[in-house]
Amino acid sequence: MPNPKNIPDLGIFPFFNGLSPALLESWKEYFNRKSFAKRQRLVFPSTGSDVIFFVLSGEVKIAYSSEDGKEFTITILSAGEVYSEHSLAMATAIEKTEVLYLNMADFRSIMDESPEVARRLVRLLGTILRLTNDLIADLAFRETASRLARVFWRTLQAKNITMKQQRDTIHLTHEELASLSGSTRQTINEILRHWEQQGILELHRGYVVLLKPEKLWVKVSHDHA
Amino acid sequence: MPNPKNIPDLGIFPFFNGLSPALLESWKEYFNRKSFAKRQRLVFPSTGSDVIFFVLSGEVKIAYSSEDGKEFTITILSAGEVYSEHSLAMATAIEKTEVLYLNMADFRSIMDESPEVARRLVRLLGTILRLTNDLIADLAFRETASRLARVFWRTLQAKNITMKQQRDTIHLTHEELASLSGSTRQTINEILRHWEQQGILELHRGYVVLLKPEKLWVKVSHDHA
DNA sequence: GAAGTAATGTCGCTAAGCCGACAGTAATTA
DNA sequence: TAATTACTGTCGGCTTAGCGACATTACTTC
Repeated sequence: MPNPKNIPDLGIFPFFNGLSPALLESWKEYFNRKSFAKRQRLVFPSTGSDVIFFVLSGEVKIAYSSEDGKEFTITILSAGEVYSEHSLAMATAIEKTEVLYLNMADFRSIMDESPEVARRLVRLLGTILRLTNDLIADLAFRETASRLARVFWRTLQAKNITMKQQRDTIHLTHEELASLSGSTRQTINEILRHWEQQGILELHRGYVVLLKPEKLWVKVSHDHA
Repeated sequence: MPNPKNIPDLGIFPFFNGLSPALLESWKEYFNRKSFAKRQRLVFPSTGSDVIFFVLSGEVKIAYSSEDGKEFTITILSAGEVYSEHSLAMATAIEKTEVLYLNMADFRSIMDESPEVARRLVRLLGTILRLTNDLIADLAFRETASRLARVFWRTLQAKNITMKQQRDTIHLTHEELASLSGSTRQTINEILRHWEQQGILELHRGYVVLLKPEKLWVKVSHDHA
């Protein structure tokens, strides 16, 4: 059987996990595959409707940017994750990345064929909404140090789902951490150095090792200096 | 035919608009009706799963509150609108309010009976997500005056959909405006008085009349003092 | 290994805006 | 009509954190 578009088994995505292999096979025709270079913005042939994409490999940054060049990163997607484009947020490949994508109109066909997919999409959107709302609360109430601690928390959460390895290492630069916590490189640096002096973490080029993460989780819920 | 729970025709909600009357009639059994007094928090008999509610009359504030008593209002729902509870956001009646509600499990049954409902829910969640994401961008990039202008903008948008009457009057107190724009009463007051001096608006007790809204919409997209 | 680039460390200035405090005024209720 | 409560107006102090500027250090590439 030919597979000109080189679409892999959809069952590899948690989103489709456990669904009928026959259905999954038949849905392949809706999908397209595309790869992006590091730092390249994810753009898809415009179809009028929104696009949904699944990350096959690599990492994708979902971020807003302001008129004056600032950037706020909402989340970073890894292999296996889904994202549905909406709003003005921008998707950019952090490293070489491959994705499968389809437009919302086609996804609707899939939903019609399988109510279970509809349910899962609703659940997925609900989850994203939850996270997004929490982010709003963070920005509204918490000061930078607390938000940074929560960035660490979220990052580890996401990692624990996929890989159990590498205990408490966060592979993000200060610049990236600033973008994720809605602050600036300098301020983040100051906070990190402060925490390093307290023995809470170790700073390295390109990554941070958390030695006493518990000390930070206090800040995640409460609010102390 | 008895209607002990006193559930009105579901067709009155835009969400269900145009769906088969027979189906709508049959879904009534899933719904419950409840009314809340002014300032009362919306709580529903716990069913384990999330709750979806439809506002019959009144107004409902969806807000986050912080440990130290601050509050951030995400949105204010009016009659006809739907909301699906998630996260830690709190729903509170601003005035005497009546709602229909059901839990997510039951809503899933409805979705299974009608793919169209599933599609609409997905669209609804997508729209909310869009708005929520834009809110994040606001909080991350814009300063208070600009966010306040956007609160006006959003409020008028929402009003134009429902009622065309009352040109540019915003019925919110400074306190409420502060909560909606993630700031404090004092700061909001200062900005409003400044705009009043420029003849952009008129301040009244309990409401604001926009005289030259165009002057504010500039701030909505750009960023000037 | 020289040049270039990316990441980090540090300082001081400045501004936005939070916060407490208090006063005045309008609406509501007793 | 007195009392209470809700809303608005205003001020000064204080803190957080943004921003420019510059130095240093590590990786990368040719």
